[in-house]
Amino acid sequence: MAAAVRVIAVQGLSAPTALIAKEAGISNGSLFTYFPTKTDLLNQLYVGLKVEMAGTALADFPAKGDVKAQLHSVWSHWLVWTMTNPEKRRALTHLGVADEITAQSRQASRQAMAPVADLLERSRAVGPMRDMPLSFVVTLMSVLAEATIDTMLQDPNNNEHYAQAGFDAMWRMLN
Amino acid sequence: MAAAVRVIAVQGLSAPTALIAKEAGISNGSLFTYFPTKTDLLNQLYVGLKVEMAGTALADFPAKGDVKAQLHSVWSHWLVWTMTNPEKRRALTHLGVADEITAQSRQASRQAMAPVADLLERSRAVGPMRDMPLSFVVTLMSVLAEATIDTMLQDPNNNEHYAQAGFDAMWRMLN
Amino acid sequence: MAAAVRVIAVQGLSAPTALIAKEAGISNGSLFTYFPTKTDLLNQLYVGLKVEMAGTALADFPAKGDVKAQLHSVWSHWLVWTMTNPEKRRALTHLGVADEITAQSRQASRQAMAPVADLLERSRAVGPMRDMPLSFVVTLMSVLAEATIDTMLQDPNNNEHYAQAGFDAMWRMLN
Amino acid sequence: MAAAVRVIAVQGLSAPTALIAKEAGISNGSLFTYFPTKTDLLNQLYVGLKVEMAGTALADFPAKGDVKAQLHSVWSHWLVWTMTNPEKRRALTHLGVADEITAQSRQASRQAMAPVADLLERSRAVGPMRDMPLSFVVTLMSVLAEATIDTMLQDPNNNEHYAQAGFDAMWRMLN
DNA sequence: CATGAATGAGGCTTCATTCAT
DNA sequence: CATGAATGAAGCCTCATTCAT
Repeated sequence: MAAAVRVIAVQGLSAPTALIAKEAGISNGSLFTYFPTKTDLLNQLYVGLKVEMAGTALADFPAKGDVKAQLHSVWSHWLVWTMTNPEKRRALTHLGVADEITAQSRQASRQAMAPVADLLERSRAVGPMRDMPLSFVVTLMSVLAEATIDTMLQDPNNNEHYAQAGFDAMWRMLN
Repeated sequence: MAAAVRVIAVQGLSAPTALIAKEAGISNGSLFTYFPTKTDLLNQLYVGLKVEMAGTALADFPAKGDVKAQLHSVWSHWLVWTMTNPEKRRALTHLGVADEITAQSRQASRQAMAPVADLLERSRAVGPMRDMPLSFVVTLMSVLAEATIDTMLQDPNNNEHYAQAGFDAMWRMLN
Repeated sequence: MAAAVRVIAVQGLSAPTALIAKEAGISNGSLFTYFPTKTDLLNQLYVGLKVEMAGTALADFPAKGDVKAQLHSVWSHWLVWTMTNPEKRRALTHLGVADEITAQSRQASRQAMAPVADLLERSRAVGPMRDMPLSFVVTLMSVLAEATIDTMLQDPNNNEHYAQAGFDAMWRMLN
Repeated sequence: MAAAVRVIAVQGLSAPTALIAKEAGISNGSLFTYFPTKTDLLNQLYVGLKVEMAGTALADFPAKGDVKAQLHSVWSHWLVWTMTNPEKRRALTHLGVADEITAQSRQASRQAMAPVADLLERSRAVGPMRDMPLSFVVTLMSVLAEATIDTMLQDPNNNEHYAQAGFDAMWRMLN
């Protein structure tokens, strides 16, 4: 799967299974003893990456802090993970829009992100977003993070500044 | 191109050219008298849709209004276009992340959106977003619109409400 | 046909008919009012070039000279024509080995070369080649001329020398 | 490759890869596990046949004989190989004029023929051909052999006679 | 008679998947 | 369980030829 990440990051979803196998150092056919189908591989990859991402975002979670501090923690960890794993990020970008990803996989990754969703639920409970569906807020955080990362990559000398600005923008939206 | 929109909306970019040709009511080979390459077709489609979208967003532009009114006009028209053209929207979603879309095409569509970008520039000039790159702000508006549309589609009875809430969220971010 | 020569010289026999038409300044379809088929075009081209070549080779024929002088005249004119018409030469090279050229066309061009064949018949009548089929001798002259031309093109400063040397070699073979 | 020889001998270079595969008793796609490209197949075929031909021509080489005897040996073996392998001969004829054959392939086959070229160099060193480029002489031997073979095929009862006559003609040219 | 858009058969090549070893 | 050659369906694209205008 690590090999798949590397190859897909570069070549996109049309990367041949043969190439992934080669990158993994196994043979052509062996890949299909682990994944019955390329679609299966992609789905497992998708869920795996999402779970890892969620896990990282929730690390060091300040259970006793207030909501804003908690959200800030998630935000920071999320950014760090994405900045640290550009290939996983690229792979996820490709996988996120793939038709091959099943509803079940999307559901599974949503579940992994459930704690984050809960946190957002609490964050917006009394603010102007209280009438929007939770999915709207979740999406918002996700794309804000993506856009923030893009900005950080374009101007690598002000990462702290952009990270904070992105978070502030989100917080303004929620409150 | 209309046929391509319909087919790509359903099948994604991997839609066979043969299918697009059939949908257009022309023969397999005829398609290649209009577009030398599938990649060309996709690029023309991408730019065409972006230009159309930008044109619609800027229709009825209240040149004499204040910035907020102008932005609201663009926002509303944008939402209407997207709601009215779900297939074009889906096609654009696929095209937006395609590797086949050239930098030139992206540049062309950015140019079509230039008036919107200018407006956003004015909108955020004195607010908390003043230090972020303009591209960050443009991206935000775009994804906010997308997320708003998604919400409207999920609960079609409160479109007005969501449209306003989405706009307010954006405005909070900018000010 | 002149256009066809130019295009085929560059692209070979796989040159699209559309390209030949364009080079000729006529439309795509008009070509097929003159030649019912690409094969027809190629055959007419083949015969036409061969006839022209034979005609040139036989120009200024010294009817009163001895056999060697006559052969030398043919040889020289042949070389000049080939050197002067590199595109026709290249086209003929391609056409000469094409499967599309019918036996009838080959027969026609052989007929155009009949006077040359007769001359060769007389040239070798009493020499060591007397027992070989005439076609052998004709082929020999042809390829000797080709090889001589190649040499002349490689070292353009000694054309006279090579032309003479080629002729002498042929004469040695015949006598 | 044997299948390719058979098919190309009959159909020329435009023979579909599918036909070659079928003739070889393998599937369409399998062919491309052996040769990445049709062009590659043709090049390998070309070089392979040339090497085989050169090897045959140089078999039983009378290293201790005089130049004429050596040349006669090469000549005879060449003729035998060509007579024995009419399909390979036809394939080579097609391949020899193909645009797909790379300069590298031509160089490789020239190298395989280097011993023959050396022999010709020695054969013509003191004769009237001494001022011609070696390539001229090599070409001549080649086409003389071709023409001789054609003659032998037309009149199969006098092969010995024609083989000798062809050799004598070459020798006359060289001396 | 000229035009050039339309046709569709056919060619080369890719690749997910299978299976005998 | 690993291997990697074999498969053949499917995709993109070319082009000789037709035909309505």
